[in-house]
Amino acid sequence: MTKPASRGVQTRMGRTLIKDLRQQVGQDVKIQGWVKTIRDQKRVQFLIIRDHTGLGQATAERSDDTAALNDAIASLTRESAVTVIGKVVENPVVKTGGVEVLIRELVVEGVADRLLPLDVSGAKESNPEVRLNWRFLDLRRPENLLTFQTQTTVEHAMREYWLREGFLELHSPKLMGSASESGAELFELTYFDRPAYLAQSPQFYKQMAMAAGFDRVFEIGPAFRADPSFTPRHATEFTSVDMEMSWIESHEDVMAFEERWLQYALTRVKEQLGPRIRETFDVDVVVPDVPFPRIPMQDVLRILTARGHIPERKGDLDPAGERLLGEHVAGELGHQFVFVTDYPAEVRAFYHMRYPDAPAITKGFDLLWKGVEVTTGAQREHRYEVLVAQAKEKGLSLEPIQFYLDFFKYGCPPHGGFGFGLSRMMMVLLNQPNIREVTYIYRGPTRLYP
RNA sequence: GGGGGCGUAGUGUAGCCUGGUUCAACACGCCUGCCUGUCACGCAGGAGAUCGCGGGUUCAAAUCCCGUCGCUCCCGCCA
Repeated sequence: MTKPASRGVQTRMGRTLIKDLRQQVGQDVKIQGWVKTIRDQKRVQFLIIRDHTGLGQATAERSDDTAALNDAIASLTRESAVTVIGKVVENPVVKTGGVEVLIRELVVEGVADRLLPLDVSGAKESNPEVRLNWRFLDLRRPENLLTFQTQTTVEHAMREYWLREGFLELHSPKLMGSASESGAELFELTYFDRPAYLAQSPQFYKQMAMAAGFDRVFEIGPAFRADPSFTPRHATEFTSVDMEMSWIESHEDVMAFEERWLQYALTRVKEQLGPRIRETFDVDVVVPDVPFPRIPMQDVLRILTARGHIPERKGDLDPAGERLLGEHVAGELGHQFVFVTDYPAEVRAFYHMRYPDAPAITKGFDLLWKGVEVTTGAQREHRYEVLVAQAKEKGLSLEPIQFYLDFFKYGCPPHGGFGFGLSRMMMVLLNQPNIREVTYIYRGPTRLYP
């Protein structure tokens, strides 16, 4: 068997991606990838090689002259990383693209053990636990590659839209001296000479940028929540997509921005990856019409009651209610998205602005996609006295958040924004049952490895 | 944190309800041999599991009971 080569003529030959083999018929090429299948017959040996662009066949005829090569192929293992050099020939019979590489040289760059801990070929899906333990092997499955290609497209499109609209991209600290939201629990750190915490959200810092006069900002970054949440849509560490914009008239401006922003991102995904997503996940990427439906919470409750569902909590939605509302909106309004507006103050954060003529109702909203909550947003309260009063009303102690309250003492413009769950979007977009499927390396209440 | 389900060879499952004649079956993978080009290659043979862990009931437990650990789903929390 040939050893990995750091010198030699083959390293000077450029690599050909498997998807490009068709254009190289008649040429000598070097392809590099993983051995998906070995079909070793008496006269001919076939390898199916997988790289990130597709599958291709490499073939070697058995003969006395090529005994060394034939032996090397015979002792190959599935999922080994290999370099194959040979001539591309057209062969209409070959199912992987009608071309094959006639192997002249094979280099095993990285051997794989004979017994794999999971089935990379995807014929059968291993247990969730096994797949997470061996995530790097699980990620070799092409649908997982497509998931992260899709996520890259989504993020890129979001940034494109923001930049076009004059936003700045920020990176706020993830180490904090106090909580940034009330509800969720904090990860506490021991390094500092006082309690410190991992950021649950960039909420305070993106608002700080409004007080700083940055006008419009966004951030895509990690958020940490020490919640023992055992659901298919929670993680203790997740990627939060956040934006904040100044000089708005109301939260309607924020919703109007978000729906166009999402429409743009989904347009891009459909253009660039729609057919592959259709083929791989059996999902049609639907570019949503704007405006999205908006339904005040009071009406939502009426709709759910009419459908026989009484939410347990007053003024808020439970997961069953969210699913039901998603079905209602799909059936009655023909839309996958719905903004739920006018949440009662008692179920919203202290910094959500309230209606002047109805102080029990906030200018806060959630966005549901196919019945899954993907966004919470609001116009923020930017008037210092009002904000302090609302914080007190919620029973918060002011000292730890005084630095935040100070943002509003020296001329802060009216503003609003939202937080958006990237993995939740991916989960809904690709119709996956679980956030772990679409998270590169999942972190949960009991998961710290790999 | 509360409630339900699951945990059997490298992988995926069956057997568990109605304990014993199966201390374990099937498929994929693996090993050996064969096979004129395969493409989920095919054919023949073979190895591989003390049935998560601990305890109990019983003459006898993968099968029943208790505990424990892990995973998972529902609820709560939320992105």
